[in-house]
Amino acid sequence: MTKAKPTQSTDAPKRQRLTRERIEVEALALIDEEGIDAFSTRNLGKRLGCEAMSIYHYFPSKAHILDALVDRVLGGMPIPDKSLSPAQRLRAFAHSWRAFARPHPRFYQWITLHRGNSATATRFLDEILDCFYDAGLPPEQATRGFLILGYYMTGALLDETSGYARGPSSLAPLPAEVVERDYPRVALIERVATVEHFDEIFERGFAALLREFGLE
Amino acid sequence: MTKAKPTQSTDAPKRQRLTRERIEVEALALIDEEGIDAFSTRNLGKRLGCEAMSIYHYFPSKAHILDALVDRVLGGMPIPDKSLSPAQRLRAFAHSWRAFARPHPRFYQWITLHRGNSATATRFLDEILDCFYDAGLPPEQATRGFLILGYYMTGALLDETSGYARGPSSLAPLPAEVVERDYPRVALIERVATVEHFDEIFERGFAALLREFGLE
DNA sequence: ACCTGAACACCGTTCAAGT
DNA sequence: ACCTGAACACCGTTCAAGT
Repeated sequence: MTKAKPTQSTDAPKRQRLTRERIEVEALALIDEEGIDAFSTRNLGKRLGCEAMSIYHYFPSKAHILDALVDRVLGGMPIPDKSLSPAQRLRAFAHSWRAFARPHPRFYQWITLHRGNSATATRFLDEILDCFYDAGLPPEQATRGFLILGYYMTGALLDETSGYARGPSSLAPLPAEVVERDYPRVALIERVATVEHFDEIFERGFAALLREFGLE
Repeated sequence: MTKAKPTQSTDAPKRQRLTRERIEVEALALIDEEGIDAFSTRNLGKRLGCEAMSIYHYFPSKAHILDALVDRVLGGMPIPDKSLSPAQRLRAFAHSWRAFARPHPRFYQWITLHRGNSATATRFLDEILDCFYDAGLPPEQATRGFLILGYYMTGALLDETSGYARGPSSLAPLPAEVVERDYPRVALIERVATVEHFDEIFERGFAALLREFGLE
């Protein structure tokens, strides 16, 4: 019933139109692949096939792109079903948050150091707080539980994504063989803090803190 | 017996000689006062009363100054007396680390995201690990304890210095009165997470995790 | 309406030159 | 030995101009 579109470009779309969506997606990819320092309007322009200045037609500044990325990420976070127990819900939040951070370590760093006080972020935080209130904790205790579990969560992810084992190195690192020889206990850290152990290690502290607040 | 120096400039030393020491001290002050983004060789030169390029006579690059600052901070950290119990020593480490981070929040952010793998940093980490070994934990468990307490420590300090309540704001923050009205539980966070409560809140999670590893 | 190009005030760093 | 100044290849962003 509908007319077939007559003129469709036969090969690869050469110069797609810019959209906020395209800019955000490409910005995150740029940060993932080349790091936050390489995220310049000029580099982003190159990836988008336009001049740096074209981006300003969609975002008033580079900072606004990062802001939009935060909301894109937090807004896309799955909210665990309310029928689950508070502890189960918190575990689900932790799981999604970790699942996001791992493939996006450089953006995760950025998001961690900035306030989540946009409308989207506030809504997201309120959902997490709800788990503590739902468990029957009085307001002050619920808030403390939220903070303490949050500390742990933040620190664990930072260490997994960019901490001792993964962050930018010192310019004069102690050579691995010297560490092995003189600081075997430090050398062991790298063998214990591997992807295969992260879940288990994380869970141990997480469970201890949940118990401290009588959840589970 | 020694000859009195004849010509001493009578008033304020106009242009002190540059030293690594002076450069490091002024760099930290610059970061503290104006933030890591304002820490440029040109701004540092202004504070030191020299051209940006003069600094390169003492440090091969800006990154080397930051590296030196990390070692200056970690090297200056007090090592708790070995006669104390492992838990007491860990508490002392936590206390000094927090005491440093609070007046230097912007540099603390930087240090957190980078690897502590210089000679000085490695020695420092080994001292912390020693507490867990000293408590009689087998190597794997000691390492896990070190990691888990470290996660918590890192996250707590980040939140105190630059997290939800203090980090750079979203460009479109939800207005305070809207948060109060629509998200009272989120609004409560700022009233609970204040300097007066930090020690107590921190201690609660810290103690729970120490207990999880049988220390104290 | 959408995109560009020149320009401005910044970066880190190199290099040749001053004292 | 120590410091400087011009220069290069980068930034974010403004503004006037192109289509």
